[in-house]
Amino acid sequence: MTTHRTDPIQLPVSDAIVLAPGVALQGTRRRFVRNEEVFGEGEAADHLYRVVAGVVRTIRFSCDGRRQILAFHFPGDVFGLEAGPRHGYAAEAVTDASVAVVRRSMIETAAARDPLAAQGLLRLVTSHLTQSQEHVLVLGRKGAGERVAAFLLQLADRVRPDIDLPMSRADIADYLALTIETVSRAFTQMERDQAIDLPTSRHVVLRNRGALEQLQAA
Amino acid sequence: MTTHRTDPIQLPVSDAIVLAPGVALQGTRRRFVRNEEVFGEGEAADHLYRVVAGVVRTIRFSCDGRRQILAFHFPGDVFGLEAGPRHGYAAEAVTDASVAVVRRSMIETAAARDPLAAQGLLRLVTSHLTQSQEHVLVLGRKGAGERVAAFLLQLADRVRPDIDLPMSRADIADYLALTIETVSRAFTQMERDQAIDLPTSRHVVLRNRGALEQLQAA
DNA sequence: CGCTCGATTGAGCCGCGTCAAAGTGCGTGG
DNA sequence: CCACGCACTTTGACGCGGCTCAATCGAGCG
Repeated sequence: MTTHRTDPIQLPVSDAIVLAPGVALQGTRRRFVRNEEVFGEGEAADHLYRVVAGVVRTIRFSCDGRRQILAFHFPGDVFGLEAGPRHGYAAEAVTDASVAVVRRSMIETAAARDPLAAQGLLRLVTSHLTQSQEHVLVLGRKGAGERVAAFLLQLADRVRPDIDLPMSRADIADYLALTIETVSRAFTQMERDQAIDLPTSRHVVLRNRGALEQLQAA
Repeated sequence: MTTHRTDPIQLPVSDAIVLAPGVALQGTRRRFVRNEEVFGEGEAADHLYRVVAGVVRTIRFSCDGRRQILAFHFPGDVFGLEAGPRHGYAAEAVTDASVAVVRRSMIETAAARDPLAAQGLLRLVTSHLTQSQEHVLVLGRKGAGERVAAFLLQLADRVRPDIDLPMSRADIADYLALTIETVSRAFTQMERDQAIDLPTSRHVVLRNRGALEQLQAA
């Protein structure tokens, strides 16, 4: 999970990748329909991507074919950065999405030329690392209810108590390493506890944030 | 887990941090005894560290105080890189350890001056990110036996079928998000299956690598 | 209106955590 | 050198949380 804007009023997100104030790389825009692959695991990693509109997930498959979602990427978020020449994970559109694409070589020359760009790039990857470590902590040390509560709080992040989930129960389950049934039960339980409202399965209203925070506290 | 050398013949590891060929930063050496804290969660993050000898773990605590080990760092590995001004996790010596320390400001000026240094730094963080994502996959999608098998294979990594575990069962458990009992049972089971030998609890001999790899395959 | 896909709910089971009790190795001091 | 103590590991019995399997429900859409 990279940022967590489900803004009804979308910030204007251009199709440039901004590495630092004053350092922006113009990209070409590509559109993807729901569940379309942006890039596949093992493909050459010679582009960098930025979500303009919609939501994108990055995923890996374990040897036996079970899916693990590594992160959800919201408008403004950058994804696709890799150490090696090939992608170690795949990316897919969660919703219809618009994505800005920049050649990796462009990034690299910009970073080589401008220290500020290099610094911005580093900051980007470092923040992804921090988020991945948080993910490890959640999967390692939290129970089912706690994971779902933490997930909702991440999405709500700011004052907004109203969340329009862009992803299915299956996506949530594969992100939190649970089953759809368990996620569903967690939602129902939280509704029963007056912590949230569920007008529809994709629409969550935070009714009692304190209760959620307590629930989340592993 | 950053690298996985349990080399009996330790490579000579100097107390410099090498960001790129030709770009090395001299650090000061500090020694730590077993279980000593290298830095704490929340402390100012104005140093970068490199293991010279011994093993270091980075850890986070969940709200209820349960420990999650994020990574083990072996000689040559760099750790302590952070996005923000403060450490989001702590670091402790697993064994008596010798660590090279470099001021963060030194790193930053080197990266600002030399694009190769910046590139090396980026590569470093990116590889940490890849490893953290692998960790997510293991915790999310593997059962107990599979986790332990994957852990051992990581440690053995090369041809060396002989592993001298530098860490306790408790450390392994907190890295794999299991309990010491479950880790212990996994070891005994693997021994029963002729996959490994356990001359002592800290000494593992890989007897049947194929079996381990099959076990690891979730 | 009926089909289909996603979400919910229930029943039963199993893997791993919990609790408790030995067992093992190592360092220390007598 | 041996005896003791302590920390770590192993092993067993048992319970519970989350997975599996299965049925039902509900919403969007042709």
